[in-house]
Amino acid sequence: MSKVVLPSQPETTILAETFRLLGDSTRLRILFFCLEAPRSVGDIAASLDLSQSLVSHHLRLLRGARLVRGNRQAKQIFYELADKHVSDMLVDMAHHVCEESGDD
Amino acid sequence: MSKVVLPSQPETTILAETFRLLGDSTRLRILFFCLEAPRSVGDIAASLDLSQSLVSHHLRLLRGARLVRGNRQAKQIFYELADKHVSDMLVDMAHHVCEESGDD
DNA sequence: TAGACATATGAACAAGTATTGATATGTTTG
DNA sequence: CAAACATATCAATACTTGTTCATATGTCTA
Repeated sequence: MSKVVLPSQPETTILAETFRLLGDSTRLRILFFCLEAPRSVGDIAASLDLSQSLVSHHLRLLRGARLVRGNRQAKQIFYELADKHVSDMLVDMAHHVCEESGDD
Repeated sequence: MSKVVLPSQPETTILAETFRLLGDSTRLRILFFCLEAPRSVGDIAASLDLSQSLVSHHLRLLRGARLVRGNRQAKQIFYELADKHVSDMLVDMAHHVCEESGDD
């Protein structure tokens, strides 16, 4: 039941770009870190032991794909996941990986 | 509620590798094509206008990550998604992309 | 305004990877 | 066994991309 619809070409491209962005350990770590609470760039860099520059570069990509969103608070900018879609998906995928069950 | 758990380092690696594999349009097209029904390598190549070699290379990667599974049927090998986890996730993500709703 | 602090950007390099073309392995049929 | 068909592998190339270092932009305080 519930016929599956093939994504159109532009949809496939967007989907692939989203997955590609998620397909990097550094970015994933940043995302999961910001999943718990909004984090400043400096906090991300320090906590994850990454250079400030690298974090900023990755945040730019994540921002561009609307995966995260930043709010300026005086000098610092706090980043959080863009919406519930993104966070839910991340949590779901993490569960899938943890389970690693073959149900066939 | 429902506290979110940060994935451990090996889990993050596996997760990133999975996402990275999904982050390529060609592989996504192959996956969605095999989502509808088990497909032979030749069928995939012809239908998606890809070289047989390229399809085989990609299938090897997808096989390695247990995203697809192949069954030999005489000369041909029919590939299908490895399990319901994978197909559900693909369908879910496709929906997310199609919706593109900001719910905040 | 100057200086300190926080983040962003630009250029350059190294490493990874998608794609191609040629060839090898494996399977069936004559 | 040989020829034909289907898939897999190997080597080489072009391209993408993660990371670093240096520098620029933006923000607050003395």
